[in-house]
Amino acid sequence: MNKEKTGSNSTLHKANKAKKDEFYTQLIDIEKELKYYKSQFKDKIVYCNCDDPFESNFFKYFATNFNELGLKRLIATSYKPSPIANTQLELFGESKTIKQSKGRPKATANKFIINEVSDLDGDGAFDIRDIAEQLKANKNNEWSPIKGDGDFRSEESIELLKQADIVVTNPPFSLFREYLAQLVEYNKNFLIIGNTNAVTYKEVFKLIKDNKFRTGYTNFNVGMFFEVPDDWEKYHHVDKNGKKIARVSTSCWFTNLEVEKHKQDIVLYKKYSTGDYPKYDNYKAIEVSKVAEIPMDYKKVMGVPITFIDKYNPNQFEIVARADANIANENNKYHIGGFSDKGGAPMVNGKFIYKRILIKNKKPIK
DNA sequence: CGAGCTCTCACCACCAGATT
DNA sequence: AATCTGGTGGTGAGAGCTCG
Repeated sequence: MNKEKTGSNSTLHKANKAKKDEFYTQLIDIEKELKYYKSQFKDKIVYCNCDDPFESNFFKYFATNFNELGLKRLIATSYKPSPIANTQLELFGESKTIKQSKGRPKATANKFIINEVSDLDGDGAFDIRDIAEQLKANKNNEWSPIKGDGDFRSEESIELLKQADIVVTNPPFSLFREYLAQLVEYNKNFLIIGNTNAVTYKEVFKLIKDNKFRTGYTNFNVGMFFEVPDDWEKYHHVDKNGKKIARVSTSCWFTNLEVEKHKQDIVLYKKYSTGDYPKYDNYKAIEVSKVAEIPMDYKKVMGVPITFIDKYNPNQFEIVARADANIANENNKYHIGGFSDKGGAPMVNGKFIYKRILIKNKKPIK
């Protein structure tokens, strides 16, 4: 047995410890998702609060589509800038940079406020220079260093958050809970990238249940590709620009904006029969191992894979609880005690299966 | 053989109770 | 009173299997 059984685990752990959050969303992925929300952005103030405009394709997307979307304002704040930021800052002239003792401009976190975007020259390319041009072209626009490090939790960032209507970004996954909690606290609309495992987080699950949190349009199961730093080892391929691209197959879009697919019924074709749907040992529910095979005529509680969330229509189904390890304090009346089941991990015929979501059909066929 | 879909398990923080 | 021990809850910026 020379199989590297712990391979994935040690990787996860290293990732967890290192808290590498330098994953840059590709412009194409932003375009593919954002095209569905155009009408919801009109006259809105968009805030990208984890985005260095020099690096972020989110900023690039909203700056180039500012007029088409009819944005009222675009705000971005950067976390402590990347090492090459010194060079980038020189594009603005050194007047606004903070001088270090040796005379070189010191890179700082910055905020960018765009109220007006001039027509671009139409060469199709939009880069750092264009951003600089936009900022300089209109005195309605503003660029200035901020005092702190630009962390989304900082006072300055929160002040900007307060004026925003919609927050759009790819937050550091390691801070996802905290990040989401802040958005909820300030009652903001959001469209953000997260890990599919987040739907099983206790707090997130509650939001889904209350229909305050849903997946976006990009297929939940496919995962997404991100630009990663040059020294990143676990990359998937190198793109035509020489940038390393990593696949993160558990990433997807989360939002509380309107998403049409969550208003459409999942098409069901199977009818319930005892043989096809075993009962859980430790839940008062039947096991439905594939979302497509949810029986159209079953009235009681069913357990489905978490991929259900991506197709969930609150008018068709009710989410009643989660079937997962450690649900002791969640008042789950469908859980049957007396099993050694890690506090609730679903079991069928004595075997553990992956975590499930317990649902009920609101309008079962007779 | 590629895309779609499902699913890990080692480690850590925490805590209560036992032991020194 | 301080330390140890074992149980428990919680988690994860891919991997691996299946199926056509």
